[in-house]
Amino acid sequence: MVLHSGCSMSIPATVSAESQLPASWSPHYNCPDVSMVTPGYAGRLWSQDLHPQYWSKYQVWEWLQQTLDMHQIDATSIPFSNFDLEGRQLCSMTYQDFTRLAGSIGPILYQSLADLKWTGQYGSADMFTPGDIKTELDADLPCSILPFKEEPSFYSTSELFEIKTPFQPSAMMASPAPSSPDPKRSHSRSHQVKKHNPRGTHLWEFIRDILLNPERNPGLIKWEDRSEGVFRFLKSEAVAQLWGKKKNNSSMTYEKLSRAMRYYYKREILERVDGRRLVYKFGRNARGWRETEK
DNA sequence: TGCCTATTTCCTGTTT
DNA sequence: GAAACAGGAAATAGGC
Repeated sequence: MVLHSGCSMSIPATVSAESQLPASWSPHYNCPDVSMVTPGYAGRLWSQDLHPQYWSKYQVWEWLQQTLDMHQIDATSIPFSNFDLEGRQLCSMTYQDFTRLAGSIGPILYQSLADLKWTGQYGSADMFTPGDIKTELDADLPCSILPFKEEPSFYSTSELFEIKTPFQPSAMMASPAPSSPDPKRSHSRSHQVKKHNPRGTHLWEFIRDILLNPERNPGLIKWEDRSEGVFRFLKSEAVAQLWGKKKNNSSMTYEKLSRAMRYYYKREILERVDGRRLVYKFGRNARGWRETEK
């Protein structure tokens, strides 16, 4: 493998995937409707019949471009020539290799590939469910293999938003179809992906992902009744600030966040839990939180 | 350009 | 009295 030492990275090392980088794409490739979904979901879109080990150079590029797109990273930030590799070579790369070839984007690529390699998401799309992803990662992936593990900052948004990506398959169904009988919404599946999730992760998905990643963001929200989907905010303002940080909104408060949460009642993404403060419950239209959701 | 969705912001009143 | 809840109304922003 040829490792280029002179990577022309234009993104500083401190930039994370959540940064507001321009989402410009290289003109030769139009990403399918995956721009608003996450690596976990998109992992089944590219080369879904193949383990990354067996990808061609073209498939490696496909993966690379889609991963960058999903993280809203300018494709020109990475010298694609560094990834003129076949899947077998790609899979043999270490975390350091990715960092060397892609700079600050390397960890993101490393994690994305790790998801595909270790969670088996290259398999049949029908086999993919949010529950699968959650339980597989929780059960099968020791935190030690996660590239950001060495930065256990309590409210580290880089961890929350970068490492959690395998937990976001439901971004594709962010606006639950059962509650949307409006025929105007009856677009194709791919259209719905963008139409209903125009700004990335929804609030309820953000909350869900915190719940599914307690080891990385402990003490923010906890399950009250895991099987029933009941959870409680432990540090409501901290969650609100984290949400605000994700949305680049420094004035976010729990009051505002909770208003958005209440709108989910009508859509049955959340259910009311009467008489208990800071307690919410996932509704029938929330996806991906159940342990046994397959 | 207008519409749609998903918030965000502000507000008043109520409950704990 | 403070914090949280409830929900109306309008504004905002990104995608189509």
